Amino acid sequence: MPRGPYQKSDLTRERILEAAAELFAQRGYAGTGVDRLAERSGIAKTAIYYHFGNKEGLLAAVLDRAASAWIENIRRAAERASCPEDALDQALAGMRAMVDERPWILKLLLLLTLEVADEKPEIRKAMAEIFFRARQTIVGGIRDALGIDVPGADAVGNVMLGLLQGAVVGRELDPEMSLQAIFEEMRNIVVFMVASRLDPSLGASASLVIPQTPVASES
Amino acid sequence: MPRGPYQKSDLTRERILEAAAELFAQRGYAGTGVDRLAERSGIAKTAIYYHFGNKEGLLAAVLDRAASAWIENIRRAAERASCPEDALDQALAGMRAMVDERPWILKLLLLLTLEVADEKPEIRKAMAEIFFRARQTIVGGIRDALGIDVPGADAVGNVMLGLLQGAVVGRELDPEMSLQAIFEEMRNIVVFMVASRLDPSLGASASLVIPQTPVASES
DNA sequence: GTCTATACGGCGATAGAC
DNA sequence: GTCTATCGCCGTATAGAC
Repeated sequence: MPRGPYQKSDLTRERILEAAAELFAQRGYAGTGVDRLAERSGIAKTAIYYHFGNKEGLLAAVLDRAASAWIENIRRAAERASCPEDALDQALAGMRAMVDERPWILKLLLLLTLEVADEKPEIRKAMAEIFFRARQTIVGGIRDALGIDVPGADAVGNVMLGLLQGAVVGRELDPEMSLQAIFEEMRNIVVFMVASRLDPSLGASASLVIPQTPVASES
Repeated sequence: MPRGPYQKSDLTRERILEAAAELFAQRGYAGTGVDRLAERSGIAKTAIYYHFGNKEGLLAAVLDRAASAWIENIRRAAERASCPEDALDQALAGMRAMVDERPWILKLLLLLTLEVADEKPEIRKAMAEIFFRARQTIVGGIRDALGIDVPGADAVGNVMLGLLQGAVVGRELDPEMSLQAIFEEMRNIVVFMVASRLDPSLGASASLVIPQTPVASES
């Protein structure tokens, strides 16, 4: 069904990329045959090679796509600020929606990092760049929300990304697992980290002394 | 070269398992051919099938091995308590050493979770069990160190495991990355989480209000 | 320019004889 | 335990159809 003199090629590319993202996220790079990709996308195997050169070219394209989607998601989640705490809640809600509705994005990035970063320096560099940009986006969101540069905000980004990964892996092992608790915890931690950076005395106030009235005990 | 009437079989198994753990962690399950395993371990390809039945049997054995090593590592790290903060430092040091010296253990577990948990329910169950046990071990460590049950200690375990994953992935992307900062952060967070559970008013005290004298600003 | 049909060399996992 | 054989799928090249 030709719709004009121009390429339907883009649509084909799109379908291939979609299938590839899905299958790579499910079974990994090495575990996904080009045959399967062709079958899943309904496009001849060799057309894939026509469009992307080879399997690694396809991988790069998929990666690029997932990275953009991810960063964009984080960025959008962070931008709608009003007051700082509101911005944080918005950002967390956005991240949570991403884990909930499109978990394959993060899973794909994570899986490919572990699977191919070792062997393919190009891919590793791309990956490092992606995670760096993601962190920068978070740091930028914090800066925008508070109006000032928080010293050591990088660490906050790292922690958020780490917990996000944890959520994805946790979901993989138990799909029923509630995200509620995780993101509430994440909120507390982020608030604590930022607050203790704005007012260093705060960090010291917490200690492991048991209060007089323990909430629960073994006896 | 026979060295006695008894099996050198165990040694062979050992060598295969060692090579498998190494290669699975490096290139993933699907990405590692049995040919390569044979070459690496210096044992005939089909002997691998003799010992483990098939590739999946080998996977299960490798998993079991890595899981035991991991849990054992966490357990040992947590047990040498004296005062609570000391126990935490010991535990963190142990985890850090694990990430630093034997990163392949966690990487293997992580990679296999993402790669094969979807398709092989048995493996997923085993994986879930492993992570559950790891968390239980952490929770037990906290209980032992403090002498009481901390309510919601599960969440502390989840956060620690998430950050641990983050460290492994981060190292994968940048092997030079310092673990110092990560584990210091982890310490602060754990102390905060435990303290705010023992004394819930603490959690509320942190807020995102900017103090009068910001440490850094854009102006 | 965009895609399909067919073919091929190689390596994957596995079985059975020794 | 090893050796040899089998067979299917893997990634890829080429030749042409639309």
